[in-house]
Amino acid sequence: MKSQEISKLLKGSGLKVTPQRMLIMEIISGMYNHPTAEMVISRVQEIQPGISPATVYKTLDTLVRKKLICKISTDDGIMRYDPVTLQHHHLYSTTSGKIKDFYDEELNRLLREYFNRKKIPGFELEDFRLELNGKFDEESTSNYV
Amino acid sequence: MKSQEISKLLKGSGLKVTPQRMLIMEIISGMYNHPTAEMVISRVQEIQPGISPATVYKTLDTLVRKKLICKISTDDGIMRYDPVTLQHHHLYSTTSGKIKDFYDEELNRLLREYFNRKKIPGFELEDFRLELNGKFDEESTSNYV
DNA sequence: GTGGCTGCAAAGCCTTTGCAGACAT
DNA sequence: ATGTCTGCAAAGGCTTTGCAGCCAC
Repeated sequence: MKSQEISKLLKGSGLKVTPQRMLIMEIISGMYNHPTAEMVISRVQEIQPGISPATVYKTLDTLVRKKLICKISTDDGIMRYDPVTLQHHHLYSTTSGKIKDFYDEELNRLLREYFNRKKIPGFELEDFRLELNGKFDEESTSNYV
Repeated sequence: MKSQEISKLLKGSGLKVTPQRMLIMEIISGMYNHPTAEMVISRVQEIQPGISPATVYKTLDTLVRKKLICKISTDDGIMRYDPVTLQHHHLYSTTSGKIKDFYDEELNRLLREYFNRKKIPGFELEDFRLELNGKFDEESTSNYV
């Protein structure tokens, strides 16, 4: 993402454009591996030592609140961050803990249609995300199928 | 769940049947609110003071590993436990953090069919779960739609 | 009898908080 | 100028670990 875009996004959300925020946004928008806060912190500090972990946490929190990034949780209890706000799903590896994004407009349409047709009693659906568990091909060392 | 059932489940997984495990299984199978570890601990200690939190954590972990219960994570980073192993989905309240189970065999069938038809490249799907975000009706205080 | 399980306490880890000083606007 | 943001350090909260003793088998 270009600096200009980022700065516009920040301003558009009523946030001050600080070097720390710019850097964090740049980093997250360039990492497609769903970094943990810790990963962001160490990347940040590689580039600009002296930025406080607390600042990164606070910034991530702010960005999530402003919906510029999103936060996902895995079963290890560590939060991960995701640059993309487009509706998409996640592929979770059951063996390595890796996560990948999964886009599938056909699937989105299918689900939206389904829930339009069949309301969930007592619940007003706003958004959904599919959690797909399995193995990535490169991990299939054991062929016990 | 009856004690006999639980004891059979434990044995069947190669676990020793201890009073602590019996109690924890009983508690979780009777709590349909997706308790956190802490909730299980305090319930446990109401009934039998002196059981260590560490034991509860270890037991929960063991039970998850043996697939007698399952572990879900929310965006607050606190793990929750779920007695049910049947395939089902979760309704998350975006306002209160409440979680409810959502069963829908039609939906399961729809998704299974979809993924049978359309494989995900580079990924061997084992299991899926839908994360449904929204509001429960009793929470709709603000009608800002 | 023996290996697994429990309890205790301490430590670990990720994350949040409070506050003073700095900075974007 | 001012209200927000940063950095530091400390605390907080959830969870794990190590080890001695105990218990189910």
